[in-house]
Amino acid sequence: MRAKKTNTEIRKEQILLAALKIIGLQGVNALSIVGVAEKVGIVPSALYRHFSSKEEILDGILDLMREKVLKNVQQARLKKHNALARLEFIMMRHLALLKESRALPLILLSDAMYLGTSARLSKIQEILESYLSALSAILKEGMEEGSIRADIVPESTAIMFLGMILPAAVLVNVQAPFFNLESHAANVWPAFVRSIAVIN
Amino acid sequence: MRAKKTNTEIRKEQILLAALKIIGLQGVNALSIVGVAEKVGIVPSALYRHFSSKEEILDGILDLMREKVLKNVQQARLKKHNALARLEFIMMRHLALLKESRALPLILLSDAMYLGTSARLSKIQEILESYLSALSAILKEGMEEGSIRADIVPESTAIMFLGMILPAAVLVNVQAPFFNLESHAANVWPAFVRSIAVIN
Amino acid sequence: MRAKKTNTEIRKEQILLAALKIIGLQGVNALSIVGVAEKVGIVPSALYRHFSSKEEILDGILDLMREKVLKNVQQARLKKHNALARLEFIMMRHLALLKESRALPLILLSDAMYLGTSARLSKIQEILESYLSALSAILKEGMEEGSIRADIVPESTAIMFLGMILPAAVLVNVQAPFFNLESHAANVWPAFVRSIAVIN
Amino acid sequence: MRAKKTNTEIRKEQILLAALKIIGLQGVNALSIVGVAEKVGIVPSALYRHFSSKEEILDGILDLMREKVLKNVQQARLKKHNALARLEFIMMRHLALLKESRALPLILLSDAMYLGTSARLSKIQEILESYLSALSAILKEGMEEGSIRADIVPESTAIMFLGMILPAAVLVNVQAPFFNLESHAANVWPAFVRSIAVIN
DNA sequence: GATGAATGAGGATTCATTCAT
DNA sequence: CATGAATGAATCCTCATTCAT
Repeated sequence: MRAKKTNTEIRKEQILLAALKIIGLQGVNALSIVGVAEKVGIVPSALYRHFSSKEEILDGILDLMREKVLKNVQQARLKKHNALARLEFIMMRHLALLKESRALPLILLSDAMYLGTSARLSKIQEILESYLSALSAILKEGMEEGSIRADIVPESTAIMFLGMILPAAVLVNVQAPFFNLESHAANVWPAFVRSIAVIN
Repeated sequence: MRAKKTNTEIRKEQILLAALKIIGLQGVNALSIVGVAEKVGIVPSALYRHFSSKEEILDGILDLMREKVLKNVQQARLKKHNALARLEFIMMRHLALLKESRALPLILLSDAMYLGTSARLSKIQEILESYLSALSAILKEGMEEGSIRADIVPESTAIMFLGMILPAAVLVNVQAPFFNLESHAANVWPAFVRSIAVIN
Repeated sequence: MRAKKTNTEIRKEQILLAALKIIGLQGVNALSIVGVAEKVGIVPSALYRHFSSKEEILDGILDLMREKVLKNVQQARLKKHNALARLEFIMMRHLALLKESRALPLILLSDAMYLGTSARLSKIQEILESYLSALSAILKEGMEEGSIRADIVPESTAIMFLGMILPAAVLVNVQAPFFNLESHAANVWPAFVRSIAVIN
Repeated sequence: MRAKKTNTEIRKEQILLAALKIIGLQGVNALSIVGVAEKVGIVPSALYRHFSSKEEILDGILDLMREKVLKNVQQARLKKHNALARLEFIMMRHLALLKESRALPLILLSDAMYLGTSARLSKIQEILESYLSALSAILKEGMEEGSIRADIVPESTAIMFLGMILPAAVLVNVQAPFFNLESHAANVWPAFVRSIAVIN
């Protein structure tokens, strides 16, 4: 059965979402052109109308990831109005992302991403650095507000913030249904606060 | 040219080390029988005298990793005599491991490891859990000693400990030579201590 | 050079015929994907568009064999109108099949067929049993007609019928061009008739 | 553990018997040097002290087969004193051989045997022809005795005799435990006699 | 835009055989 | 004689990609 001809913009999105779904379930290395095409409902070779190679799909996925991650940060700025609240919001959102799909960590932790072109590595660097520097900015603001200790190093503390999320991402993969993201958050956040907040 | 005949115990080790080196540079998925054989200096089929399949090599590598990781914990017990010192020692050693080779995180985080046999997933679980429970044990001892706050949850704190190491593992991959493990340690450790230590 | 694109139905047939030819000349075990692809004029991996595995090709060949064998029986029913004439017709056709290609016995007698999936063994059983029971049916009709002795056991006699063909199949293999199928038929058929026919 | 050094004559026999056993269970194509060595209790490479190649083992097995088959004929001559009795004796012995081990038919029907060297094909021819001509001789004696019809062609009748045994060999393979060799003999022998014996 | 067929570069594995000890 | 290690040829199969329709 012939698939309906579909505008390339729409198809591109369908393809990326299909790829994302596969990655979320089976990891980046299990991503195959055949698998994606199947999920989209077209034939493998038809993919090449929309992406010139598998590499390009991987790049596209990274762009998607950047969006998702940075949107969290922006929303934090909009909805919360002090540093600690913003950080907590971001953490909760990020953990929610993990629950929604394991794709994000599987992508960022996948060796498949580091191989490929060096352009891809740069892209990953950029995403990570944007994220870290957004966190740093919030931290600095908190320091100015006086809610966050003056003796922390914002860049390192941003990495520590990541340190609340990454182990969760790994454990969600390894311990599968037994790892409880909510209680992880509840336990880890106060400790993080303790290590950075100014005590009144 | 015919490779010199070499005792199987030695070859096994050579093979695992070669595999480890490849993984460290190119990731688990780039590990191929041909590649390993080449690095060892024998012909691919000769590998099968020492390992009955690629799977067995991967298992062997996991065993090696378990050893490396747990040895750090044991040494910490021998060389250091209070909880905080032990934890710091383990962290430093673990970071050193990352510097030595990127293989460790690439292996433990690789989706290639989760696929394959479910026996392998169990092995990874076991390694992770041994590591976490060893950390928990040290934390509990610290609580009894009175050096570590009584209100922390040891299991979650062990995961936070991992949170100092994992981001480093990722950043070491992504930022390659620019990420400085030493300064990371210097910045992150005091914050961790702040969040768990009893203040005198 | 790129092979002309050819409809899968046609290619499937080409592939089975090529496989059959190879088996006829070199036996089932000499059948290789490379060999078949070469004979068809495509690249080995192209075979997998038409058959998902070598197993499937072997199954396809068995289906072909079943068809060939059972078609003889059907034609006998159409063209001849008494038991002995039908049996003679079947024998002649079956011997002709042997002349055409040695594939049939090489397949049905090959241990390569018995290994593989147990599904394949069932298929062989089924072919053999259909053939034998078709022969039995004709024999029973002859007994009712009064042309075949009432004291024979149809099932065993069907096997004896096979006993005219199988040695020919073996000898055709072993004595190659020197074995004369026609004179074999001329000598063996009267004896078979003598042992089952009612003497008027 | 090192196997005891053993005289080559003895080892040769052990090897052939092991090979025979494997063939009987799994067919000629499943015969591997590793398998044989294992059964004998030595290491694969040690086989090459006794046989220079796998081919030579196959040749050795054929010699063994010749012996077994022709011994039946000789014993028939010794123990029975008229043509029909001798033929019946041979048939019973031959069917007994099938029960003992499926090796014989698996060898004679195996394509693996026809490939190999042309020397091997000659050997098979020779075995078959010796067997057939021994049968022919008995038949001719029966014709002279007056117990066997004068109008049969001895050579073709010898092939028919084979026709009692071969289908049994095939069915024993295919229908495995359900095929009853004894009742096959009981049903088939009278029909054979009917077609060749002089009626008093 | 989509399809079906074909390609080619791997990749894991098996197995008979060789060879130094 | 026997062993353990190494070899090389062969085999099945996967997958990204190309291309004519």
